[in-house]
Amino acid sequence: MTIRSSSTEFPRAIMHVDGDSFFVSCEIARRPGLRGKPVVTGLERGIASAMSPEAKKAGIHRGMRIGDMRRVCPNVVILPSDYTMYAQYARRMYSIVRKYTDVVEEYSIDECFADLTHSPLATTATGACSYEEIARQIQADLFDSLGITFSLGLSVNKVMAKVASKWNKPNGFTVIGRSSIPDYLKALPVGKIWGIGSSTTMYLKKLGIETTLDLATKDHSWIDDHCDLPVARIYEELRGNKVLELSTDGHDDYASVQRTQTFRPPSGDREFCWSQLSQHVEDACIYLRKDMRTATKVSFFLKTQDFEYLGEEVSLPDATAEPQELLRAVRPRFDVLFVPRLQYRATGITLHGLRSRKIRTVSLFGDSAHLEKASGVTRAIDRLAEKFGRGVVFLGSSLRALRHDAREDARLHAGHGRIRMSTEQRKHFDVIYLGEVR
DNA sequence: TCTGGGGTCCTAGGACCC
DNA sequence: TCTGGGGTCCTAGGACCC
Repeated sequence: MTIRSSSTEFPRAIMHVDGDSFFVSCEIARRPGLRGKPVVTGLERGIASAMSPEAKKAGIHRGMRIGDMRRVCPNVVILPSDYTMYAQYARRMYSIVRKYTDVVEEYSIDECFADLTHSPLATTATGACSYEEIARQIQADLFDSLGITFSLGLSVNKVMAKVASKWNKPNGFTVIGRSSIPDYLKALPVGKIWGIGSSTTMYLKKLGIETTLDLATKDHSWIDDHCDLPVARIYEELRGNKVLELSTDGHDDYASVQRTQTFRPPSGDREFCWSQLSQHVEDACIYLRKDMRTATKVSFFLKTQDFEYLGEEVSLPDATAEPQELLRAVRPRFDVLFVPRLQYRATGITLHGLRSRKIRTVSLFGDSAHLEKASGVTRAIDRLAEKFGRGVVFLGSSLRALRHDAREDARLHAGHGRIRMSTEQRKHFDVIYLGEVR
């Protein structure tokens, strides 16, 4: 029995797990025939989002366009993203890590944090494993079970675990005990740290801070005088303390729902833009109703060709997940904000102030009779959607947006024999018209 | 990377109240 | 009627993440 992880080196043992080229890895795991080939996902956007190592070697990088990819790598396989499948792999990843500890934060579709400090394997009276041994077991288990490699980082808190997992990719394994932290921060540009973006990087640069160690070796009073709370927390973690907790709630208690879409070409057509918003509201409402939730606020925006945003937030008289209610509240504001001569490239909506439907109340001033009527129609829509798929039935106000989508899909997929339109996309043509919402 | 879609958290400042 | 101090709540907007 060896216990190499002393409690001074690891007051807490926090691990970060990061999927290597996750989307592409999932595709290859499902279709092993793709292994060894240059594979890219992101067809639906027309740009590369994840690349296999072979694709990277061929010179393909994130954001590269389809035409350029084919030019530098004629045999590249370009796949549309299948988020549903990736989410399934993510859930399996979480459950594998949970075999080793209860404290797991599901951070994103291809990442999680885990606290190994109280892992049963570490605390067994006889034959306890070191944290490093446990982490190695987890890495092997993930690969054996999923056929996907993950890069693991083990350190004393979340920020340093992130540094560790990123240190050596793919299939990396990096352990950073408390005393070796400075070795890793010495040459690491401060902008590489999780939570420090371009804006903070520029700000810190003006103050003479270039490397992460420059920041970590400032004294507390300097941090108090020059930095906001998020940076102060990162600073603490860079010094080996643990201030960021793992959030183990899972991700089902989301605080907002957003739907946005960029369309090409840009449009100056008021009703077209409105139909886009209408479609987004419908989508977001379906999502909310599935979870028995309602919203009390909706914000919307129009993005102009010059990437200017016009938008605002509207409070609702009653918490609702009825698209017609939301659209009725938004329409007057939309009409005020919409500037006719401008060209728009995207619209979006966010529903927030979410409530559980159980505590939904109807205010004295809300039109409750109307709400009830809408609920009946919406319930019928949900039943049809459940039976025949989403997009079978939708509001008349969304019609133009859906037609535009269908054309866009046809355009995108033309010339790629492998890619067929999904059943869901084809169903957009089977319209039950419910009338205008204005 | 001239810019896709879906999120979270923090902060400053105004409104309102005592 | 004016003034001061302090608290809470809300909103807009920024910054960051994958």
